[in-house]
Amino acid sequence: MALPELLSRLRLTPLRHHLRRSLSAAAPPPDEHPPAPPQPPSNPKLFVAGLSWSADERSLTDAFSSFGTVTEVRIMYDKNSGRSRGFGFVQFSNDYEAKCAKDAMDGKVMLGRPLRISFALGKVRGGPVIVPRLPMVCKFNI
DNA sequence: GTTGAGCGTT
Repeated sequence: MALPELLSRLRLTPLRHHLRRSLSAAAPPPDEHPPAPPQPPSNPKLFVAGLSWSADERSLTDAFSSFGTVTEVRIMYDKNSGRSRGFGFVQFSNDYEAKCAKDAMDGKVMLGRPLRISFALGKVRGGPVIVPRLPMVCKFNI
C-alpha cells in the first residue's frame, strides 16, 4: 500500500468525517417549512362539553378560576325541562388563561364526567379570532 | 328519578 494512501486513511478520513459533521451541523435547516402548525385558533372563550347534569355555573367557575380570571360562565339549559344541556362556555380575560385552563382541564373528570374542552367558535361578537403569535406555555402541571 | 354528541341568550 502506498504511503500517501496510508496517510490518507489514518488521518484524512477522520478529518473528513469531522468536517462533514461540522458542515451538516452548521447547515441551515434544509428548506424545512414548519409542518403546518396545527396550533388551533385560540380565543379567550372555551367550549366545555361533557358536563354533568348536576354541574352549574358556580361549580364550573370554581373549577376554572384557578387558571385565570373568569369573566363569564354560561351553561346552556333546556327551556322546557330546565335541565342542563350538558355543555357551556367559560370565558377568561385573555387567550393565555383560556389555553392554560383547556390544557389542564380537558379530559379531567368533573362531577363524575370527563370534560371535553375546545375553543369556542361561532358567536364571537367583537372581532375576529386572533391567532396567538407567541407560544403559550401553561405553567400548571396537571 | 331515563339520555351523553355537541357550539349559546340577552
